[in-house]
Amino acid sequence: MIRSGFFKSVVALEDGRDQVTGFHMAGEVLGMDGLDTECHAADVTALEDSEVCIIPRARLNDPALQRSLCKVMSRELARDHGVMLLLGSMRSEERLATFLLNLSHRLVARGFSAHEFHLRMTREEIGSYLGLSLETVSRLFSRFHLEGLLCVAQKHICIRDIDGLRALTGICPVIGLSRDARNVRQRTESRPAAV
Amino acid sequence: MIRSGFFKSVVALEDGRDQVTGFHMAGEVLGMDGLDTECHAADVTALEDSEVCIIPRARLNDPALQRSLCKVMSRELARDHGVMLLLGSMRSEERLATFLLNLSHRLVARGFSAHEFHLRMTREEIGSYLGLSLETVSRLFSRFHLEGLLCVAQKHICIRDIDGLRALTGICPVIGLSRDARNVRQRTESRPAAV
DNA sequence: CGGTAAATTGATCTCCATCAAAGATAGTGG
DNA sequence: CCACTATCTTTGATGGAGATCAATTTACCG
Repeated sequence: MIRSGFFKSVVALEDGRDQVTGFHMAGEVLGMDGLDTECHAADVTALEDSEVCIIPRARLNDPALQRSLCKVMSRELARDHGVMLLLGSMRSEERLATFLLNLSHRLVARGFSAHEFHLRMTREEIGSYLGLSLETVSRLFSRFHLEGLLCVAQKHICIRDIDGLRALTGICPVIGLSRDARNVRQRTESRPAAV
Repeated sequence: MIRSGFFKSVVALEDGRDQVTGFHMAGEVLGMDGLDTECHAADVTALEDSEVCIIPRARLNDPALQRSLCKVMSRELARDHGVMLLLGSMRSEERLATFLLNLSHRLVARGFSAHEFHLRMTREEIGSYLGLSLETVSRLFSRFHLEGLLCVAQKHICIRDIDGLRALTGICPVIGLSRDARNVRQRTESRPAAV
């Protein structure tokens, strides 16, 4: 569990390609994939001086700990689904806007400023996380700067127009019926699923 | 928990866009996102007649059940990270090949044929899951057919050259050091992280 | 058999990756 | 203290993979 600092996790393919699957900050728990296999799919790297709290494998039998780990994992599942949606159906500008808003949100929750912060990761790492090239990320930062959405100086970011950023995104994953829910219902009516 | 049948889960954005985040079959557990919030990010739909086993919320306090749910969720986290890698850094042909191999693998584990099966979902649903348009999926099926990798007749699929398919993929997520692990180590040497 | 949803195939376009080169920054060693 | 070097960033030019638009064709179900 992260006490302080900032981390990235990376999943690799055999051929050398890899992808950043997440950025993590204080309070989050690392390495919950492969809790059963004892084998982790991701490498985790600290992006600044950091402190962690190690949870011994033996303590995993503690029911209280298990209950909270369950909750943490379920939240992470929901988060990952949001990222899948981002990677699968958003355009580049939406991806970066979503990313920045999410970052801002998490920093606020930890008592930092909502609109001014220091990026711990490189453009390449952001790009990897968002499924974009580092050049595209850089160009987007420049464009957002020009459009008055952000003030960008290297890794120092200042959000100038948070509503403008929100307008770029499809807002965020929402709970409720999906677009084709109506079709699906017709379908299950015609072929009723014995659930 | 799925007793029999086939499901998809879908995450939606407010603006109407949505994305299939997974296909699920017998033995898998649904709805583990939002285990804490009581609020699920995804809608789940049966794609054929199916049977499920409902787990009452009250039983979530049972430590034995919690232990197994933890394991199930950790596996799902690893799976989702694989999908993120697929969405973020694979080309269309790799995505479809990976998808088919994964499907085959899971069917074998349930006692079905490894190389012959019936797709329960439409091209559009496959495309949504893989971050591709339905036309691209259709074209890929046609190409794979021409190249002798598959025998495609609508939703009936027959894998003719499984090694050929494997060759198209970056094989699969692998455990170990990521490509830039060496750089990262230099970096942590120069700025040692107090972990 | 009609009517509807799904699949196929073609033509065109666009967003973003890639290639390339020049600046900026920070850490290193003389 | 400053030049040196490696890494990171920015910006431009070009090309291509896949989206989109459009038109049939095929399968499916009442």
